Amino acid sequence: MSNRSRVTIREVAERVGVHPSTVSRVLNPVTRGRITPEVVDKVITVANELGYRPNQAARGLRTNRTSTIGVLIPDITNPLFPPIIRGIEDGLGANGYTAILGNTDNIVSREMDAVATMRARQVDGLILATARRDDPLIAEFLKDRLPVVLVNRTADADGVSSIVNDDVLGISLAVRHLKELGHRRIAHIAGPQTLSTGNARREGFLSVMGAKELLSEQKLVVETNAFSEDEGLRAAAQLISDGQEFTAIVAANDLLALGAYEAIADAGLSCPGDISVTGFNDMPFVDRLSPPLTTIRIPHYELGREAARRLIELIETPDSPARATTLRPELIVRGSTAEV
Amino acid sequence: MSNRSRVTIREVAERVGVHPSTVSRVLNPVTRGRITPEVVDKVITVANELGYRPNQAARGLRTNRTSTIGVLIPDITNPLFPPIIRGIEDGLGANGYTAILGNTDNIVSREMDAVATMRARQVDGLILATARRDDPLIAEFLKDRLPVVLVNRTADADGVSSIVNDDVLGISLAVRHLKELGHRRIAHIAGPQTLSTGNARREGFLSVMGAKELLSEQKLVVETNAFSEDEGLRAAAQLISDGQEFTAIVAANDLLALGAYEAIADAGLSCPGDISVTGFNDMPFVDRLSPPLTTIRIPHYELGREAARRLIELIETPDSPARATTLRPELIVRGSTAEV
DNA sequence: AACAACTGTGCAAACGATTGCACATATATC
DNA sequence: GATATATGTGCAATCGTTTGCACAGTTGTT
Repeated sequence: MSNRSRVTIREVAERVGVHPSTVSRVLNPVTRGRITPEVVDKVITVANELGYRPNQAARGLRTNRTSTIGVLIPDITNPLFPPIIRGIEDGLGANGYTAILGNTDNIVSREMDAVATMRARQVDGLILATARRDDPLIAEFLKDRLPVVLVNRTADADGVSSIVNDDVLGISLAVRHLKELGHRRIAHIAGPQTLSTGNARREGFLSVMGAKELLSEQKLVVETNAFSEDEGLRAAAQLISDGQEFTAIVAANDLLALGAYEAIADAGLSCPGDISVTGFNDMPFVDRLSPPLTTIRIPHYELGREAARRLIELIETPDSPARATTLRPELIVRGSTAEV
Repeated sequence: MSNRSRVTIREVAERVGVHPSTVSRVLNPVTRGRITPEVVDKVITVANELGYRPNQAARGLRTNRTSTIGVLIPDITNPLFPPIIRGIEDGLGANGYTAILGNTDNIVSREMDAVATMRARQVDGLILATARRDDPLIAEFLKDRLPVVLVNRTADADGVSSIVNDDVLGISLAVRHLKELGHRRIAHIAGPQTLSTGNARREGFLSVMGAKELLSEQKLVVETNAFSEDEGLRAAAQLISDGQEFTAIVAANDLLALGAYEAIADAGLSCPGDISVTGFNDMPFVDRLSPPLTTIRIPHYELGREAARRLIELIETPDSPARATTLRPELIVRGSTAEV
């Protein structure tokens, strides 16, 4: 029987003895009220009996809506993203939408490709976890009135909705924790400044340290050009060999913190004995490192879920205004920070 | 201009001064040869100028093919799966196919739901990373002649294609390594026997140990009902408190090995000092644990990529026979195994 | 020179659902 | 009791592509 989803609305109609349009109206919750309850029952019964499933292609062709969302991420293999994606998919699924994913590896040409495929598939909207601060794609989407929500990273442009972590709060949580432990000279390994996350965390750090003006303190900030272990190692090694005095490092991300672990070990020092380290993200298994990493937990799943909700809102009520939302992170104290 | 992918085949045809069907034929590589080269050029030029993108919904409606594949996974948040997914998506994308994902959390009802949505979206085929050894869904798909490939886990049923790791080889790699280190009494924390992975590894262990018949040795095998840290802890604790003599544990998976780490610490013993431990999977960051985990690396990405290839083959040449393929894993020696 | 076989393109009918409009019947209004 | 309004359902067009068939023009065969 169930030959590759065969049964159509017409067959249901014939079996019930009504017109296909009636079946369509019954199956659409909005128009169901216009049909006699008895007919509604019969149609629903028969539709279930026959295992009717609407053909999305046909529906999409007619309505110009596919209930499909494109999701752009840098790389699903980066443990940061799976919980976000899971949140997005759960949020979309609950409302009858489906996601298609594109990995961009942070490469512009792959990003363009992915967007092209997604648009060919008539996605109803896009969720980007790949935004750079000056992302040209975003302007394009806004111009085409294609609903877009940024997640995890935001962009400088306004007029676009975004759901991101409150990075300034996160950094201030880390700094406050270190200060309570008696640390005064605190260094920062900053992420790429082209990404909102790297930038906001750096700005947050400077402002919380009251160091925005003090150039002297700014020597304790080293920028990296990727959120990677290698870059963290390089930056921390530089801090140490620079001869700067400091007793703690606030890393802009867990991977940078892991790099710092290495640099500290390489220098013959110990963490947290000589230098305390904090991360950012609370990736899986950082609680199993030695020492277990004190870090800032970001509500990744909720970020994704909220992005999905927001996008659906944008799609279904097209003139709802763009909003920038931040979610609150949490300090997770483990073993990589100690009293000075 | 680019108003939400508007331009249709008809507009292209009008601008060129030919019939829409001609444009369609030009755009389809298979039929392109039937059209005069000059016309082909003109159509292609105009199509590019106008930024024409075929409407997948219309195409799908007509051809009954969507170039969309459904991918069922237990949980994207489990670090095992992202590389598989990445491989699948790369493999599909290279051939013009797109994946839609469904997380099942190993819950049958969610699995049914996901399959229902996917079939409603008329997927051309399915890749399952969720198979149980006696999976009822598989029979259904085979009956409906819906192309399916199993990845990572396989099922007992035959007639279905699968791409999985060579688990027996993996286990024998681990056991041989331990034997070379002088271990003789080796225990096994087995995974769920309802999953092909758990089962194959256990069978492999018994056979490599030459213990298939020896009941005495079988006491050194403890089964768990999930590939989780908790279960690993429970199983290892049981082995230890049982008073069995053994100097090494071969865990059926990295998470189980992590649980074993805990149990060993809880018992006041040390790894690898008192007990060596091996894992299976080589999850991210197990090289950063203390001790760094000796484990079996599975070519996850290739597993996914190969599954995508196989599925496309199945779709495009429908009568190609079902094949079960295994890929070779690799032993990664780190710090959790030592001489006895 | 007549006929057969190709070639390149147009024509029109699908695919399955949605939806504005029309129409018959039932109910409300005066 | 006649007219106006509601109500429930049918009719048919439409969304954008693909594709079997038809047909005119060309080339090949004898």
